[in-house]
Amino acid sequence: MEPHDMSQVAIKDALSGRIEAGTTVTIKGWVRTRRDSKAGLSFVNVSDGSCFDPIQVVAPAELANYDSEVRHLTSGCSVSATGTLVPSQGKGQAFELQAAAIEVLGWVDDPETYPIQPKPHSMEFLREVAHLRVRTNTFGAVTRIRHCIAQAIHRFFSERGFYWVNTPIITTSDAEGAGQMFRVSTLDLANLPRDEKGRIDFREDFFGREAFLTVSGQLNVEAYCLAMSKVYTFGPTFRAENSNTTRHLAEFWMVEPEIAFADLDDDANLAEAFLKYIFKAVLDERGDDMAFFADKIEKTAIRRLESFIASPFERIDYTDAVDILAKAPRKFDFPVAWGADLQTEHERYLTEEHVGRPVVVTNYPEHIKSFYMRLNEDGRTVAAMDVLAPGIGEIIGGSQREERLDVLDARMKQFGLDASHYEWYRDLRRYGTVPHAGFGLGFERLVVYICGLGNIRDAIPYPRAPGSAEF
RNA sequence: UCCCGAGUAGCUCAGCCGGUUAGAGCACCUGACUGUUAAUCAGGGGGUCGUCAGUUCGAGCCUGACCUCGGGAGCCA
Repeated sequence: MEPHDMSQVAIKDALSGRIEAGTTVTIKGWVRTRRDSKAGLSFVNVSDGSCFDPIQVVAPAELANYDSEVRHLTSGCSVSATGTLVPSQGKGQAFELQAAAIEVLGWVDDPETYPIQPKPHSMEFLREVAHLRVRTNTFGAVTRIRHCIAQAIHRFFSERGFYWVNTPIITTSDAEGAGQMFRVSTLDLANLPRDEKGRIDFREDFFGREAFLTVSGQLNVEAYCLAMSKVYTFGPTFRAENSNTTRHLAEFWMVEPEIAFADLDDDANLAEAFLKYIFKAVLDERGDDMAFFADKIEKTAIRRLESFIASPFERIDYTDAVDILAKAPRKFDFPVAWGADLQTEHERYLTEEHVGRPVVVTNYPEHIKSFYMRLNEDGRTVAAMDVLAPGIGEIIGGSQREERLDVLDARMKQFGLDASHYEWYRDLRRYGTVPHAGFGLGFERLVVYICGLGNIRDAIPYPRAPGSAEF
């Protein structure tokens, strides 16, 4: 609130009933629609992002600029409206602003080509105008819910004694094994320095060695876990995979809790409590936005969150899951066999058809999972888990970490990793090692699921994907 | 990266068997109308049919290449 304008209020507050009727207030925002009434007055719906609903500003013909300006307002114009907050005489809203003055702050050049019209737009079109799409109902709601989820994540962990650890965005670990990485370099691409063998000489580069954008904060956060006991990362993550799907981004946000003195069971329990806490927070705090998604985007949006919260997660051992799939009364495009990773169609069958609620699949074959996952007593599986949810598939992947140095070394050798690149990681097993576990959750996938969106590119303000980094 | 599909007005789409001047709804502009809320009603303006090449007397429509977008798969979060 500006000091010179103490009467300015957020539209959220003006509509909530917290401000006494008859109070003179000023609202500032952007015009959604204008309707001219036969009574010689206009209704201007104004939005400022503070809540789902716009406020209805009633503009009487007596306003000095009624004919010259008010009657020419179009979607997207910015305005400041001052008047009396009154109970609405019309249906559709409890309060409205009886305007005494409307100042136009910014006009829309060429209203006909202004991309955001008061009509349904396709999500595909809106992706082309990412800087303006947040002015729509849908993306305003996504933005508020994304914020709500982020706040709930921090609150969940903080309430349980977790510390938020900011792991580095730039990494020099060249073999994290989580996929293609984006190179970070200040070398002149047109004039690369060469070493004695003719290879690019990264000793000349900014960090004196090869550097990349992080693909996961896990290894770094493990170190903090083994001192702070309960920690989590929540930050940007980068994958240079050439994957063009509704579930992948080149730049996304990831949440990675890590807990010490914990096994896979504790990890799964944490994942379950975590997801339920987030969903409950969204239902409690963003009922207006969720009602919109249930109405316009995904009919079951609210119901399935309520159902998710009320359902205990099913736990299925990977080996049992393979049996279930082998006996499934339907055919799969990909064969089911012990030792093979579960395909998307398998995961969806398990969670959507076989169980009908969230499923945690545990103890996968060791050769299809990462080197840091703890080898089970059977010697052929690791303490890994995937949380599968109806309608989205895999939403969380996690594991108990290998805390035994000799086993870890053997695993790294098996995976063809150079132990010299992991000395600091090995130190964690040499100095006071303890059982610990954690998981990773793609933040945007959570947003997609909660809002009922069909494409992850609509869950982040400015999506980055192969061949796509505009704005 | 692979497999499908689609590009026509600002947006969403129609466009017959290849045939005269490419249409509709919304949006926009003008006007009418005693409180509207997807306001309504009347009128109006608005097009390099993704790009390039080809077939043909004639291409929005057929052929090829390319570009872009979408869906699915793989990879994964």
